[in-house]
Amino acid sequence: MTIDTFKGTAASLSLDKLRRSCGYCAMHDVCLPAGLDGGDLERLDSTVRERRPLDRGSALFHQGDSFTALYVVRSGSLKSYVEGSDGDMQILGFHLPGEIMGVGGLTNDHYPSSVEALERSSICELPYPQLQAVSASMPALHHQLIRVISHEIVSEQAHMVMMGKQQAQRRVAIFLRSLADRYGRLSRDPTALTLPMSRGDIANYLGLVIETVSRLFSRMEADGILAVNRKSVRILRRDLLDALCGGETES
Amino acid sequence: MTIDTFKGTAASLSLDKLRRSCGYCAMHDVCLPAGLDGGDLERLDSTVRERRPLDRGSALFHQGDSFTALYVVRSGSLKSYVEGSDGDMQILGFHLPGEIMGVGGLTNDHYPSSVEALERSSICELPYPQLQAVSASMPALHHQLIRVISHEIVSEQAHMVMMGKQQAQRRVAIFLRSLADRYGRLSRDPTALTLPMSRGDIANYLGLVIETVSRLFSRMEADGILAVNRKSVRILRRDLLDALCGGETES
DNA sequence: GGATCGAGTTGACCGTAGTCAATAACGCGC
DNA sequence: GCGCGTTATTGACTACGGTCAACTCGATCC
Repeated sequence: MTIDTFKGTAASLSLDKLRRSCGYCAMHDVCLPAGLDGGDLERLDSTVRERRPLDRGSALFHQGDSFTALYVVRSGSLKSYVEGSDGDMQILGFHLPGEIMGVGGLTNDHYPSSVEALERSSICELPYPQLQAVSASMPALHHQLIRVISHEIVSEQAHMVMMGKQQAQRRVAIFLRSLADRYGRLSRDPTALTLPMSRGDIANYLGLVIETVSRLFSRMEADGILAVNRKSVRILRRDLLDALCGGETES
Repeated sequence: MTIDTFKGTAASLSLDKLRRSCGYCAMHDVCLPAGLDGGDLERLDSTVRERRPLDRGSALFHQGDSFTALYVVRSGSLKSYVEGSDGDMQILGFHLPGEIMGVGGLTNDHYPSSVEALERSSICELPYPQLQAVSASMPALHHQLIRVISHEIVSEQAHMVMMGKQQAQRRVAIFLRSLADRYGRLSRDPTALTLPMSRGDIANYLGLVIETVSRLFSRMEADGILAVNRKSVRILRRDLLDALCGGETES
C-alpha cells in the first residue's frame, strides 16, 4: 500500500499525521492493531500519542511511577528491569518494535518495573483512560488487548522454563534463537543480529555472569555456529543452534 | 452475613444455587468478583459453572487442549506446568483458592500449560465466550479481568527475579513467605502451613533439586526458623525468615 | 504383623558456572 | 594521534548446588 492509495481513504488527515498513523506504520500487523479493520483502526489511532525519541540510557518510566499509559516500541529497542532494595538489578525482558510495554502497571496503578532505551528509540504512547474508553465500545480492540497481555504471560513462562534448569549454553542458544525469530517477524535478516544490549545485560537476563556469556559466545564461534564481532552476531549454522536449544522454546 | 439475611435479597434463587454463588463464596473478595456490586455480581454469577471436584492428580486441562474457559480455585490447590518434548517438566506456579488459571490460553486458543490438582479441589469454570459477552457490557468486570491477568504477569516477574540469581536458601525462604502471605489473605493461620505439594514439586518450581530443598528445610529447622514435619511447616521466627529473603518480594 | 513401596532425609563426592584477576579492544575526548 | 575509561575476552581457581547412593520413615496391603 502506497501513501497515495492510503491517502484516498483518509483525505482529511494531514500527510504528517498520516505518516505517524498505525495504518501507515511498518509494525502494523505485529502490533496492537493487528486484526483491526479500517474504522476501528482509525479510532485506535486517535488515542495514540507519539513521544519524542528516547536516547540510549534514558528511561521511559521508572519502577514505582504511577501508571498512566501503555507503550509500544515503534523503532529501536529497550529493556525492562526491576531493582531490589539492595540495589541489585534483574532484567525481565527486551522489547523490539511492535512489542508492548507497561502491562504490569494495569494491576495496581504503579509500574512494577522500569523500562530504559538500549539505543535511540521511538515509542507510541497509549494513555490508558483513553484506550479504555475506546476499547469499551470496540470489542475487537478489547479482545486484542487481552490477547497481547496474555502473550506476555506465555513469553514469561517460556523464560521461566529456561531459568529453571537449563544449562548455560542452552540459555544463550535459546536467547539468540528467540532474537533471530523476532528479527524474522520484523522482516529483518534473522541470521545477522545486531545486539543492542551489552554482554552484561544478556548475562543478567539469562541468570548468568558476563564471563560465562562471553566464553559461550567464543565457544559457539569456535564450533562454527556463530561469527561474533562485538555487537554483531551472524548465525552460520541455524541447525546446530537449534540442536543446542533442545526441545525448549522461547519466543 | 447469615444465609437467612442473604436469602431475603435473592428470594428467587434456590438455596442450593445460592450456596454456590459468588456472593456467598468465602473467596468473594480475593477473587475475580472483587469490587463488583450486587447487580454486576449476579450477572457474573450467571456465567460461572461449578465443575465437580477434581481428585488429587487429575488434570483440569492439558497443555495443547483448545482454550474454552478460565478457571478459579474455589477450594484445594493445583499446580501448573509445562512439559518439554524431552519429557522434562517445569512447574510454573501453584494455585490457591481465589486464584485464576488458564489465562495463558487467551492469546492463541490453546492452553500453553497443564494444570493438575495437588489435593481434592473444587473449581469454578468461566466459559470464555459467555465471560466475554457479559464483560462487553460491564466495564467494571472487564477492567477487573485485565487487572487479574496483569497480576499474573507481576507475580511471574517476581518469580523470574528469584530464579535469576538468588541462592538456594533464599529461594526456599521466599517460597515459604509467599505461601504464608497467601494463606494470610485467605484468613488462614500464616504461621502453620500445610504444604499440598511434594518436595519434588517445590524443588522443581524453585529451580533446585529435591535434596537441596530437603537439606534447607532441615537447616532452617536447626536454625530455629521452622518446625518441619512432613507436609506441615510451622514458621517459628518470621523475622528470621524475612531476613533470609533479603530485599526481594514474591507474592 | 510384616512386607513392600514411595517419599523424604542425610552423607560423600563431583562438576558447572561463579569469582577473581590480568589483558585486550574499542570509543571518545582533547 | 594519544590517553583514558568502559566493555569484552581469557585464564586459574573456587564454591555452591547437583549427582549418586544409602538409609529412614510412614502408609498401605495382604
